[in-house]
Amino acid sequence: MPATDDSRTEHSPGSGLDLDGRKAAVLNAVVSEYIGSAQPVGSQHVVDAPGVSVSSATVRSDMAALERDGYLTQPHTSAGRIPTDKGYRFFVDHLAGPGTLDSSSRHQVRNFFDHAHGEIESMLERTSGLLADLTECTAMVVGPSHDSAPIRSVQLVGLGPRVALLVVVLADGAVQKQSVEFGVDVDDARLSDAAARLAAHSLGLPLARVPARASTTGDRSTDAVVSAALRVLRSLGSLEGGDQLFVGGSSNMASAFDAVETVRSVLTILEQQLVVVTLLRDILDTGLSVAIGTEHGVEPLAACAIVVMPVSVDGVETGTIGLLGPTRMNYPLALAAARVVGGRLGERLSEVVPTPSRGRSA
Amino acid sequence: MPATDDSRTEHSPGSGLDLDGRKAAVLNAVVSEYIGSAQPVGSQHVVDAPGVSVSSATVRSDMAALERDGYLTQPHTSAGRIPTDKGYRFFVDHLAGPGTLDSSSRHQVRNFFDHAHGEIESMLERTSGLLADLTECTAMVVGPSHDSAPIRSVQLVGLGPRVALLVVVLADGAVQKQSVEFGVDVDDARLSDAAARLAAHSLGLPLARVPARASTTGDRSTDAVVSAALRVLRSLGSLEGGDQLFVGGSSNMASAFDAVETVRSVLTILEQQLVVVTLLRDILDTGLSVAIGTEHGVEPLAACAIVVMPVSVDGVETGTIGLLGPTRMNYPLALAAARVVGGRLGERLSEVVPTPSRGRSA
DNA sequence: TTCAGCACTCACTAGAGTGGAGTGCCAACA
DNA sequence: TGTTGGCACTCCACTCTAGTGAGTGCTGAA
Repeated sequence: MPATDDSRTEHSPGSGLDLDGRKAAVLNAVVSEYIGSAQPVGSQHVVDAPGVSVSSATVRSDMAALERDGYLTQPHTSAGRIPTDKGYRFFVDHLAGPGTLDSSSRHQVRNFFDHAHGEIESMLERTSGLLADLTECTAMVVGPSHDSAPIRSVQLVGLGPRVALLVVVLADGAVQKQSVEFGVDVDDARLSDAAARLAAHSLGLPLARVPARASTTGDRSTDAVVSAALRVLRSLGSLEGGDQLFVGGSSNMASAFDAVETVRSVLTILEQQLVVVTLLRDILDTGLSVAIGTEHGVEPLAACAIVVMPVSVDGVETGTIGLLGPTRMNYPLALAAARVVGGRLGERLSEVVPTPSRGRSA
Repeated sequence: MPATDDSRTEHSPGSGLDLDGRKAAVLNAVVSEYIGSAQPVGSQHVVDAPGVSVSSATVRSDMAALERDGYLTQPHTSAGRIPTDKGYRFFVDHLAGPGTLDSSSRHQVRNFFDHAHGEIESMLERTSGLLADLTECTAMVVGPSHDSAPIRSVQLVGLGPRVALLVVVLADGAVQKQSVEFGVDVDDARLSDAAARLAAHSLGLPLARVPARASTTGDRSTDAVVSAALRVLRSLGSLEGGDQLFVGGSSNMASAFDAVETVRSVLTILEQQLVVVTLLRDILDTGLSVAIGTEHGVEPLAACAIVVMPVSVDGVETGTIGLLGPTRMNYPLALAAARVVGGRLGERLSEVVPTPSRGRSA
């Protein structure tokens, strides 16, 4: 429970956004109670909140002022108040304390990362489930981008007489693969030759910078294999939605709203990987860690808030965590969970995926 | 619209499940209309259905008989009838015609597979989206199982001084990877040595049969690298949920039900990969292609029906397609879509992932 | 500025009344 | 025997009507 620290906001009459101590306390009480109950909050419920030691009539006049200033709104006359997006914004910026996880959640996180193993992808997937469990939100985890990671290995593995699998390993531990078809039979020796030539042209370069054509040798059929593989290799680099997205706890959206139509529109957004990844990046780029209601500009998510947190591996921001919930989500909890899990995830990733600076000299 | 083929069911008084021609036609009309309208169907709506040329009074007595026999039920007295699970079952088994895709859907499918490219995983993912679009169901696509695929390539790619990435390519084109940590610095030459020794012990074997320990050489530090990598290699084979699941169109579940609680419980199931994969396999093992209501035994999906279709690559059943919708889903459409897409998917997979029998001799 | 008191608003609920879609039953008929 | 029109009945869905209560804004006094 965030302490109502009057001194923080009391003496700043210059800024239009600031509220005097009691109004802030009233707003705090309304937001906190509404987050818990999802019911409009009346003046009577606020009187015994910390920092508010006045009668309900005075609270009412404060609430009326808060409504005039756009922090609160009424579903209808003679109902209690509910926070507006602006009200949530003030709450998040000035009222919500840092937030902590309770001990069982902390234990759950510790336990998770102590036993984390397996491929990066599956770890990210399970991390999204963990976050969803902790926060009762829908969790989105965007994996590291591989745009700039140099190629560390290129391999051609024959699968059929005329089909091989191109397997590329990047310096950050990502593996990309794609099958390559040849018009003619190609034996293993020729595949090795071709792979070596490919490696010579691409090792150390990021995928996007792989040259379009290789130098030719005398051997025309090997050349054909190399150029076919090179085409595929370049196509891997130009892949549109390169960043992987893992979504966990989408069922939590069905608990958050009681209008099935809202649930549907949110799920529709979540199905569009590119939209979600772009959205998270946009929010991060504007420097926010929370986007409330329409702040992010995605219409169907107007009833939602999004908490974002970059995941840093050895100081480099490389992935993103997002938590999606209703605007009346538990912000302190979500921020705390994102911070803690993001931190641990970054540490864990740095153990298995060294950054280029720490990597071996190619 | 399936033709009401009286001759199919008319003269089989021996079987308790069979219905005379008109009753079948009535049931057909009720199910068809209910699938379209989601409203209880009254006798008046049935009289002008094909195969029913009797008055509403007669239809009523037929409907009463169908209710006695468990094919129909009433939400309350003086309401129309809605089908029971048994009614849907009869509809699927005896009444629903083979079903076809309309021309725009066929075009969509053709277009999709003509332009399908990229990794298998991303193709399966997009296939689930296609199926969801076509059927307005939630689509589940289970990728090929790699249990028996022999290892075709093992590689160790150094990422850091003490970290390497183990990359395994299986004969069916699957790639598995996992990072391996060593206690000491390992240079590239030693990694190559170790990879060669690993390959000698594992090439041609499925992951689950990789030996627990390798023969030792004199060089103790290479031995250490090999045994560390071998441990990781074996762990890849014993991974629990090995089959990948791709779910598309989960937002369609929110359109299918108007109780948000139903949506929530279905989404919760969909989040559990292992449950879904097992469920699909179970249904397939019982020889069904449609599981209606409680037939599959998963409580939270009692309001749902599931259409399953194996995906065969060169005659071998290797993957599964599932379509999840409300029990009043459009069965003919779902079956047709699953059949057509499953067929095309199998063909497409066989082009890029030869089966062992067609593979090159190791 | 705060507060008690008061009139007012309006969603929510319960109960009564009504219309209509639907049923089951029955007697008559082919 | 199966089919049919007629008829009484049922009961949901809807509307309308208070009545209730949580909440408001306003006002005059401390």
